[in-house]
Amino acid sequence: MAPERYPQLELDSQLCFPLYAASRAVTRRYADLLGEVGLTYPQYLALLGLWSASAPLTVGELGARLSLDSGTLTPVLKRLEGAGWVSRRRDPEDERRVLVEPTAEGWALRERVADVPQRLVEGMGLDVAELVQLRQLLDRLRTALG
Amino acid sequence: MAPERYPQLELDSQLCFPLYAASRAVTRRYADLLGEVGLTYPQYLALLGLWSASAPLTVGELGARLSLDSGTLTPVLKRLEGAGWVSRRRDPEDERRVLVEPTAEGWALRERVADVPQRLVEGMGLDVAELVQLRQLLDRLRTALG
DNA sequence: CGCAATCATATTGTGCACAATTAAAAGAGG
DNA sequence: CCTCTTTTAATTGTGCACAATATGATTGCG
Repeated sequence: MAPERYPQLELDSQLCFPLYAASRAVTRRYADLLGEVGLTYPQYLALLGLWSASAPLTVGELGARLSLDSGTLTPVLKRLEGAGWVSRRRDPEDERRVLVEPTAEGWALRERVADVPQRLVEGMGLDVAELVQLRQLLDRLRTALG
Repeated sequence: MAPERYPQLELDSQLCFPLYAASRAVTRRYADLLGEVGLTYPQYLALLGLWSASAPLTVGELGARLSLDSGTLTPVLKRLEGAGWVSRRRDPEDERRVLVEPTAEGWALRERVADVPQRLVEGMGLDVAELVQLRQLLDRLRTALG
């Protein structure tokens, strides 16, 4: 039963655990900052996707940007709708689709969270070059895994 | 409302989304591989922690290694217990504590997942040096965020 | 046209994450 | 001893993630 017979199964020796733990740590930090305006982290990501679009997005389009399916997005969007930050309506030209876009309040919220990325980066302990490098490695990882 | 007025709020321009998306992509890949033996990814992580220990761990000790609290770990460990892979018992010397350790079947499971890390790395599209670098950056990030 | 196949979203069920609360046990001081 | 505080898990409640399924709308094809 000696653990040293399976060095590849040590928690920190592979990539999975550091990635999982770092992701949760960042999410927790975001939750602290976003709690001030009443947003969760996935709700914030959904708004980032909607803010970046020049027109209303369908649930499927937003899901493609976030790699999230309707089972996750539908309740997130309904909570954002309930809070008054997004509107949801069936596309009159294709009743299968639901068009989502920020409300006026949702657009205004963007200003209130504009400083969140900078505040987060300040606590990360990495310089700009390292952040860029980390992002590139993560993007390649995500692309490779489909 | 021009999106270009908030470049720091673009999905891919900050670190949070690539990290979040990459972590979910890796978890999905693990789920594929671990589904063969009937494990979820958090269950696998809990077993990694227990396999590395030379003696039974308390819930708190395992939680410290995984950065997970009892609200998450207790149901995970109960499901592992229900599947016959770990045992849970109160510490006779301190009845507040619950001692957790793999059963014989739980130890045997280690051999069946021994090739999972290698199989995962093969689909990542990164060479060994890049994996080491990525892990180091993630560890520093996690340390900095507490 | 009729209708089977496809598509877009919603719903259901399971399993995390995590904050907040509860409850029981152990230690500390008087 | 006997409370008061601390420690340790479990429980409760909310909100994701995601697979599987259901529902309804659209498209193609004969």
